[in-house]
Amino acid sequence: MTSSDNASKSTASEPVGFERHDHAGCIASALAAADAHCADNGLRFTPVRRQALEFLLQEHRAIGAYEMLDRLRDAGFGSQPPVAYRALEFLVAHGFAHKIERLNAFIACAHPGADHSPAFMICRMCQSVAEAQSEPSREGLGDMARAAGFQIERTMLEAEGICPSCAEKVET
Amino acid sequence: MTSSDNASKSTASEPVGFERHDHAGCIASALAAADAHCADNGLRFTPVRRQALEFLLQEHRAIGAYEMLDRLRDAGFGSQPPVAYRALEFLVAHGFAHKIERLNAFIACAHPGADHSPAFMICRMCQSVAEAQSEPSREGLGDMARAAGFQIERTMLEAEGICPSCAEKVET
DNA sequence: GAACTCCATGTGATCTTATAACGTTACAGG
DNA sequence: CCTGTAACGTTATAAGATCACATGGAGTTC
Repeated sequence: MTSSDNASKSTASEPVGFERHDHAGCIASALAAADAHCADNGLRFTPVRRQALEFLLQEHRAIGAYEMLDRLRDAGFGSQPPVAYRALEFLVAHGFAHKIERLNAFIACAHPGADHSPAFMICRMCQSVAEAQSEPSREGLGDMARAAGFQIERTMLEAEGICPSCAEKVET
Repeated sequence: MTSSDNASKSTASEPVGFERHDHAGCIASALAAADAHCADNGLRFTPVRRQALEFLLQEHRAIGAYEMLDRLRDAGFGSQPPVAYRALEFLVAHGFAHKIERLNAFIACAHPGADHSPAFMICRMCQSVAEAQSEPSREGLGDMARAAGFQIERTMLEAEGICPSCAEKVET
């Protein structure tokens, strides 16, 4: 884990994304962590994939596949949809990013390395997204799933609402 | 509530969708409940909307907007996408149906009338969908949202996995 | 080092899902 | 009857996602 440098600002169970933080540092460390993880697991962290992750890390906001495609093209990569979709697929498959179903968009993982089922808080005004851990949420659904005989493999928990900074603007 | 006729088979907190039930009855009562709710609240339950809800009720499965459009056209309504999207928007807005973000598809509400934040179990093999109540799930996320100053307005919880009947087939 | 294989990349075409924009119709209230 | 609004219908187009196929590089194997 490379989260040691921002551990002083947020614990693993705190949400990330609505607070200020060392952005350049968080990008660098996340990329380094991805480098390491790929090296350890024999994954090919190719230029497109690395660039795609970097674009995601530059925002705490969900990026659509076509917005990603635009940036990748500008960065000198291919210009067709599969270029973006393949890079994003890789990042999601290996836990470096998540797809926000509600927005049909993608965001860098805020807790890389942790084997988690994430929860997201999506601001409907500024579209910013914060990621939180959601282990406990499985309990409620888990009971019902067991009762119904349903085998849960993956869960998505997405909350829509107003983020702190947009709430301020509204009240003003 | 019009769930009295299937109360013997499932309580309000049990999932619906993976079990047999009085299907004709559940369609009829859901339509009647929608009629009543619209009448009470000054909503216009027009022919397209009613027909759309009926199509949704005929399956315990999520229907894509274009599949809905096909059926509406065959039933004599308009043939362009907005026809389906507007009917579905109405049904979702008033709690008669839900959108399954994971599938970009729609399903009739299994607990009409209840002011709920639903949870869904989606079988990745047969695409069937069961709805469960998820009040408790707010707890886990609610704490984090409060801590972050995020105001939750709506939550969606979708679990992907294998339904009981598909699990049987796999084991066999 | 040649041949082979695997995987990633690039491209064109196509398919699905969703919305914008605009005119027309149905209907309740004055 | 007139008018304002909500609902409907249609055209067009945006946005999201996948298929199919060709190219090319990194390792192997021989």
